[in-house]
Amino acid sequence: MNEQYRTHTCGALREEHIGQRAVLSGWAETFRNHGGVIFIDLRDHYGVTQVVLHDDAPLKGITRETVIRAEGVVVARGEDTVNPKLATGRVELHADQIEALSSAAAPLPFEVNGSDPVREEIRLKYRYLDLRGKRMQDNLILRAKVIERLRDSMRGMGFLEVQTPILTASSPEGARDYLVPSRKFKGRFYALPQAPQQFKQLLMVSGVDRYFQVAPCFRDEDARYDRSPGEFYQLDYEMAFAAQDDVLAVAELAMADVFNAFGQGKAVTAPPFRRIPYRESMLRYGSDKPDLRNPLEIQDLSEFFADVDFKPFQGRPVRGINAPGCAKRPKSFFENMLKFAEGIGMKGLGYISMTESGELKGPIVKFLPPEKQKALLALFDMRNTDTVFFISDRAKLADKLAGQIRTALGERLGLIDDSRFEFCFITDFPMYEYNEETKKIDFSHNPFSMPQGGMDDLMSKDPLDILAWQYDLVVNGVELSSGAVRNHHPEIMARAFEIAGYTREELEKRFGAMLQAFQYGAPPHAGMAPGIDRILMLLAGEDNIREVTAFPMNGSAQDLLLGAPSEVSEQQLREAHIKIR
RNA sequence: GGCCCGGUAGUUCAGUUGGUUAGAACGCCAGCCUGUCACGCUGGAGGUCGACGGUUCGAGCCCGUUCCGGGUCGCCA
Repeated sequence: MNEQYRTHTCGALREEHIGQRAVLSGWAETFRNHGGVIFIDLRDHYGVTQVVLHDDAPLKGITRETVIRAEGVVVARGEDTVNPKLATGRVELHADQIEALSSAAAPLPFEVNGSDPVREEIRLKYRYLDLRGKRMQDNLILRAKVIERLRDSMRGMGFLEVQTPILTASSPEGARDYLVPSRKFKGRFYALPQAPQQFKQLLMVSGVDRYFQVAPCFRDEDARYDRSPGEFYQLDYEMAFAAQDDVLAVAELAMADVFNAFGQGKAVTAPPFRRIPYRESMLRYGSDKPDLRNPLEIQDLSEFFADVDFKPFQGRPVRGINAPGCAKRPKSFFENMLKFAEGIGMKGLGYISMTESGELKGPIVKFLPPEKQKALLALFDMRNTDTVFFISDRAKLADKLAGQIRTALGERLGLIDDSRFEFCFITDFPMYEYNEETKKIDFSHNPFSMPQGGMDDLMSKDPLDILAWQYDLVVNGVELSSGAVRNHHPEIMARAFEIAGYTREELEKRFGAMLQAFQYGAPPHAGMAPGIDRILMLLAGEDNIREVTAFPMNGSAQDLLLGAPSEVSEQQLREAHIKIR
């Protein structure tokens, strides 16, 4: 502590300091001038202390957010003037010297710690002011602690942190790359890594047994509330001589630990987390990232409706969701659900309610013969005041729409318990999917994943039936991570890529280094990479990923504070061999 | 890139059917006030209603174009 500026921080003074002289420095958050006695809330990173003055002359021209040095005596507050909201609230500094170290222009673009929410564009432009507020300081601190805890967890489990390059080669699969022109090699480019995927696999070949990294990842894709544009961080890890269960066990321990430590007392799923196969998840929850706090489940009614004469459902998959007690809701609830359904592209939303007296009512009842009505009751174990909603659409869409209806019902019926973190793994993703546009078979996720059944399945099965050792980590409907057992056999990899339409030559050209490495002894390996920003968003209770990032870009991938992306000088362009058209 | 919502004082917002001088709260400035802690009271300043064009006797409000922001779909192996 440099005593020229301060002997204590603004969060430090307690009753034990009463009678001592002290120097504090910080930002003046508010002035309360009573004429003859003036109170200043002096704030720094550590807290707020009330400074008391009996002469307002030194405050001439001093405005809020001015950096002030205050020197004086620590005094006990009277019992009736203690402020229980402050950690320092039992004392105050009676200042006899006040000095402005750095003045602040007035008016401020917005009030620090103000009560009104401020437009994000302005907060980002003046992020240094925004970050002064308690909420942002807390988020910065939380971020540091969470990352520290995750590192401790990984080290404790024997993982070695290794840095991998930021300037690297463009990877032809996946998201759009950020490119960096080479000065020395005209017309060539570095790319920022979308993930350290190839490097971490090479580390496995290098004999590193358990690798991890708090890894920056760069993807040139549009932003979402839970997706930063440009850059984000992952807890990237990879394990040699490991299979799926080993990777999931590490994730369970690390996540349960950090969520228990910083989850604000919310209940956290105890390991082992549920494993839900992809197809089951799509059917029961209509999503590959189900929110398990929502108790509603989807049932497949395609067969049930096969012999029912109701045109809209004919020849299409049908899904049903029983919403308990929903029949008690007013008519407007159903009208709003219908509106929501239309908003997500559904033609309608059928439902059947059981009234309090046990009658079935609703727009679809008349299409069901009595024995079908009975069967429906049994299928859903329907009770008085329950409502079953029906969703039907093209095969590709039915599950997804049912999932959106499930979520909307859960939210609108208040069924989602906000005091829990419900983790699960989604496993057994399909290796391939059919691309309607190109009429070709594509990798559905990571092309480096090991197909279940290995070479045998690749040779004998319909590609669309082949599953991959590919898994996601999901909590409360948020996808935290993808991961996979990697394909470490050059031959199996060649065949896997062949199915997706790549020749051996293309594969060599694109992933030559990895293929070659795998020819010199590659251990079986697997890994995953939970997104740190999303973990923080959940732990901080924020509904936007930018709130847990110190200097985020806006949704259009612009840094409003420093002005990136920016134009560069002619000379810089020349050196990079770039001509702007 | 498509679609939806928004842009009015430094900030957050209101603004009726298109009609006089565009309002409020907080902030800012000045003054008063010796125990407040979101202090209080009095007064004051502060606006190209995102921009451009159109309709109209008259536009913050209606129409068109455009810029910016948020959300969403595409995209994110």
